Amino acid sequence: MYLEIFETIKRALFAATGVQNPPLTDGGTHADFATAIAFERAKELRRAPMQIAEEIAAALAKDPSLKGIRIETKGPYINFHTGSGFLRSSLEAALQPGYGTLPLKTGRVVLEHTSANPNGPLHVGHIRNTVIGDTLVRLFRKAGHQVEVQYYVNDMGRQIAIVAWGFSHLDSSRKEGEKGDHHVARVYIAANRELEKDPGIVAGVDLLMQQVEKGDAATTALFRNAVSECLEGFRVTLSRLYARHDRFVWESDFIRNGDTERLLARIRRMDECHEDGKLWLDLSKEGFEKEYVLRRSDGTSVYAARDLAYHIWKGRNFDRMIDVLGADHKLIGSQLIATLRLIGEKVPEIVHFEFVSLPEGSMSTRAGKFVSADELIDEVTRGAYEEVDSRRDDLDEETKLAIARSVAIAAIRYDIVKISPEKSTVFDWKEALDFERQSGPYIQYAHARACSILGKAGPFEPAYEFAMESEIALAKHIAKFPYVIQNAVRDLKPHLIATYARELADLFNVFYQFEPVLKSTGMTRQSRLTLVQATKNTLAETLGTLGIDALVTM
RNA sequence: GGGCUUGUGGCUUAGCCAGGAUAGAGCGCCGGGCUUCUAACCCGGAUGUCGAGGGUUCGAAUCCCUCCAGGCCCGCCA
Repeated sequence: MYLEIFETIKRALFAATGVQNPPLTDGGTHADFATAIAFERAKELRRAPMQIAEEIAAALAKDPSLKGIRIETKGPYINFHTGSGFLRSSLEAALQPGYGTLPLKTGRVVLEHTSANPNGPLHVGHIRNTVIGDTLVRLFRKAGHQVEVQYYVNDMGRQIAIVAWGFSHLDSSRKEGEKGDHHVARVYIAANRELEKDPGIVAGVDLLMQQVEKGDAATTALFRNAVSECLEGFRVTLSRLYARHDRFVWESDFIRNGDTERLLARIRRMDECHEDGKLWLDLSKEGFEKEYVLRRSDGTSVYAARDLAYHIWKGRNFDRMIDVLGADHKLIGSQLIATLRLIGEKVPEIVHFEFVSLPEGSMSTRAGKFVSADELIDEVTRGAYEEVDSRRDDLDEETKLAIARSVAIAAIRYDIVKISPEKSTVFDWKEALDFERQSGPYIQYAHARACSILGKAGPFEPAYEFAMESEIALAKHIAKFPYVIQNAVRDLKPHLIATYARELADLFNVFYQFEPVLKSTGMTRQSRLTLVQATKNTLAETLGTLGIDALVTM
């Protein structure tokens, strides 16, 4: 209903003023919707905005499509107030399962996220990528898009060659109970120490890279085994975070299937292409001063070439490509896009996020300086368990542990997604272990409270009579949910849904505090139960898009 | 040195792209609220030169310019 009314008012404003895409905002405390369009018209008409607002309002009042909407002017502003019918139909929609799901879209979307190098476990920086990416996936699906989620496995870079070297030259046995990704990190860190001591080892690493590019069977198997072991660990961590990939795409496949070679052949025909041992593109006309190298003088391809081949493949199989990448990929991301444009291929939409660092400085897998996602999940789960244990002695161990696990993931995912991606952050244990307001558990708690009321209420007939301020504010916010989904997907901004969820929980808690539900009677009781049911449903749908369990009790 | 990006109360942060009605929150601080639907909660209070300075505009946290500070990038690494 919110979406429909919003569009209806916009159309009416266009009809009344001739302004394309007229400004229309949420009315905040003043109204349901508001516009400052009179200011804009004042310039052109050279008359007082207040007077113009009056005239526009008068024209709108005659518009039959705005029937039931009260229009008032407040100085130069025009305010719109929706009637009780609006809240009723919004809540009716909110009672339905799957509330907020938008109509099915045509076209297929491929979304790539995480894609960390398989040389050690995912750490607190990588999972910013995971959480942003996975939340986007959920939002896109909620908005009616068909999405395939991909993980691009970097299985032939220098870092993997170093891992492979370590596996074949150092003591690399796996410890009892050690996760594959942690094992690989241990070998990688040890190999790097050797490299520092003896730079001569670089030649051995280079040789491995050349052999793998040529398709040497033994070297390929060596790489593949190490990468597989690491991925096995990634899958466990990703699934603990409720992030699922539909497909793991191996970078080396684009060498093996000839795509990279075919791409380089196309590149060679371009005016911007230069070959002087190495093969590179001159993108200076596109604003890039550095040489964009695609093949080394020893004949091996570089990451950029394989990434181009990967994107060409994605572009031919999907209608939209979305990549979630760290801020360190900004330059190469725009070089990739510029090159794809030059050769007439589809380009990706890239969502960049800034870095997560530790209080003592930036993270480094090579130096072993990182907080792993596994460690974070374990620690936060422990904290959550203490919290559950201290307040629920009526529950058995298994249930308490299950709640703690859900609460921990909620805390972690929400902490990450609530921050705008363009902000660099410093990881903080104290914040990670905070389960109070503006946290995932806070939103889960509101949901559990709603469930508790509904469980005690028994069956009831829906009703829609709201008189109290907290009831109306809550109902209006519920009505906005589809609008928020639409905007979050349009702007590729998952944190919008995080903010929405928190506001919804805030409003519900205020309502909960002031308006008794079970103790009220008659129509008031029915209406409040309806509101609780709609809130519960909307919270559950919202939590679903955030990848957080909607707990029934906690 | 060049490019990208961030700078909002003690701390964390929303709002900025699409300029408008008193700049929203949380933590921390001070003061209240559990024989009442789960207090992982709620209410009240103090705290802001929206990094600094110019400009555009009837109007700037929001747009433009300069400067300062932090982050990231500038490899025949990925």
